[in-house]
Amino acid sequence: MTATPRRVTQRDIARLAGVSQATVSLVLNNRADADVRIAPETRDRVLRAIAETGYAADPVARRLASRFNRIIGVFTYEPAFPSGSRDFFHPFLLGIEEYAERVGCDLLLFTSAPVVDGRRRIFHQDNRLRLADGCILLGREIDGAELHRLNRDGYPYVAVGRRDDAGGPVPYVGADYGSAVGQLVELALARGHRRLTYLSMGTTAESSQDRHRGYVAAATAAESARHRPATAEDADAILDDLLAEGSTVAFAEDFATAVALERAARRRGLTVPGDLSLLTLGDPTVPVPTDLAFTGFRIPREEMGRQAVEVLANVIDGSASGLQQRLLPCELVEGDTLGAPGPAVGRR
Amino acid sequence: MTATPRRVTQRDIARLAGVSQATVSLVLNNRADADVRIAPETRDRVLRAIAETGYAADPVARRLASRFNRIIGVFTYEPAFPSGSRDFFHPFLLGIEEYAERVGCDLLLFTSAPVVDGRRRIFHQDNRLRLADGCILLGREIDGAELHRLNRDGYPYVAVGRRDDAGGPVPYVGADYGSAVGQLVELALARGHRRLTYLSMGTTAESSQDRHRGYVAAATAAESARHRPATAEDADAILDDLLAEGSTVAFAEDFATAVALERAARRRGLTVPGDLSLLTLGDPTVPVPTDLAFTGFRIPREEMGRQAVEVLANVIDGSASGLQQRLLPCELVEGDTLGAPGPAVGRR
DNA sequence: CCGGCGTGGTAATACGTATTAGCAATGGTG
DNA sequence: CACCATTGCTAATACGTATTACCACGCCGG
Repeated sequence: MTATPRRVTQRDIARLAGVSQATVSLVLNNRADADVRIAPETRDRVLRAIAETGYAADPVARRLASRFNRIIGVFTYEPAFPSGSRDFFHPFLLGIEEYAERVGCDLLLFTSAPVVDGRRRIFHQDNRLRLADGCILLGREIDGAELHRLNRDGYPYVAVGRRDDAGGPVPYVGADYGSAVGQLVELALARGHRRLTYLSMGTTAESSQDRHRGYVAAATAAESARHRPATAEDADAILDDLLAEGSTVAFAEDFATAVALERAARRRGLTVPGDLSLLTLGDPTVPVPTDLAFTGFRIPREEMGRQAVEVLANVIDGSASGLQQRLLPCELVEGDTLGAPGPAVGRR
Repeated sequence: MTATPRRVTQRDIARLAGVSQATVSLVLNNRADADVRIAPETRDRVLRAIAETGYAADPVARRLASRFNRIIGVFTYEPAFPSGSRDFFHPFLLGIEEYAERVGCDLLLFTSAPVVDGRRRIFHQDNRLRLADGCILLGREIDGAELHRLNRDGYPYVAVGRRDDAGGPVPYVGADYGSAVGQLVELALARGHRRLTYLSMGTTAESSQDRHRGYVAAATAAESARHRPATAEDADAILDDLLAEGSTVAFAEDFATAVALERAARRRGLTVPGDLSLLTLGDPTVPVPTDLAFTGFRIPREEMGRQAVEVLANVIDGSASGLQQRLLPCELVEGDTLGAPGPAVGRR
């Protein structure tokens, strides 16, 4: 269509201003070291030429020559489509974007990473990590082997969510699920509950472990503190189990399970929290329609995103020595699903 | 902390395989032209060395040397924070992301662009457009001067939303507001409405013009087809006006205005659509709480995002000659706010 | 023995910027 | 006047890859 008009380079500016390319570069970078001096009038000539041509440095060449790019990579482990988990990740991205804007960085979403065996891979034939100065990792489960390799290669990164060591400590910004779940347990105990059940999703993700550990640690005072795997589909069986065991409160790791359980209870003429208290352990990972306000806690997702960028910046410039690991407190949510232990039907 | 272990380059591979750097590059790019030949065993040696070291080409150097990057830039005009318009743009981004994933491109969000006079600028001192092969422009109003410059520079881009020419035709993927509004008008006429009012946001954006033109074109059959500027704050004054003029149906360009208007009507004991029909002309640009299902239409935002990437790909490789401009149909939404012309209080 | 041809590879260079060593000119000092 | 310090700038090179012109070699036909 149009013959591409060769783009303006420093050489062009140099010619216009009657100086060398090196001088242009020096002016551009405002270098004022002891051994680099530019006469004010020369500087002006160069700046004028730049203004005239509307020149802007090629960021690619810049990156090749120097070290940094002011680009932060974002790698999302869960395949984005057509999964509804998109909504869960959105708040993280908002936080990341906000902070990136504040520190003047662009954001590179690694949408090109191929999916192998149902999960995205960071490392593959044509991996483009180096486009960014560093990278933020998002996802419920992150492959330990890939973290290993990131550590080995000395590539700056930060995980959103706590991660176990992988060939060295993993920098992360996570949510303090342990404390949050612990507080919920104490809340239940204070209300008089003595028989608790933890409904686990049965994954080995760190986030699951942390929640469960928090439960176990805080529930020592209970008469009975059980746990069992649970999914939304099994709601009826779970309900049977709870009633049989005389549990008066359930802690649902998965939001959808809590919703299904309440619905099952209602079908049988039981009420929440009248007959059964139901606590949720975080925001829904997939959209679940419900008009019930569950008692539980909120994951500080935006703040996690923001701080992830902050930590990544530290890792990149190596300024902050020491461990870059943060756990942020979750906000307790007072809903309508925690009551006193009711006269549960199946209680002995 | 760790002494950065110099990254693996083609030279390293070359040394390992006992060939030259050029050969490595040729193997990597699977070159099989007539005048480029590599013996199969040599090729194997190189590939083995690559596999051993886990080498991956530096995308930055690659971009500098060749032409393309497989990166699509995304420029959002409206400042992202703390504006709630984020939710409005999210669907576009989902579509963009989905299609980018399909064609194996990464996405670069230009979050670093500075805000001047309340709006983001593409062109500034340190503009980083060249990082991407091309760019998608999002935003209600896009500066014509900047489009001019993009055209002049021959930089590949696509606008989401129709745009007037700016030193040449502007490639875009827009929504066909004209037709959609026209259909709504016809719907209202078919229901028996004869006195219409268009509530405009009073902006000069193309999207506003298109809606209004659609209204004017379709409303010729009406007895009275007025229009007036309107904001959510003025709801009461607008209501007075509608009643005074005997309008039985209002077309609200701004969703929030429609919500406010219905609320104002209810406060006065009027019902929608009993006493007044109320049509909306697109999705809310900021979150507005309402449990009313408005009649109106839906902007195909995800699809617009997808097709924007498709068009951009065309523009970049110049394959598609001719105009790259598309208008996508909007989906009519049958809500509860269009009724027959009621016995409006103020009607004469 | 020479010319021509197909094969397999390499050397050189370009891409646009950042950085550093060092040169030329000037002025000041003993 | 010899010497040095300072100032202002440039030449050269590095960054890592892609591309192209060209070279060396062996082989064949005449």
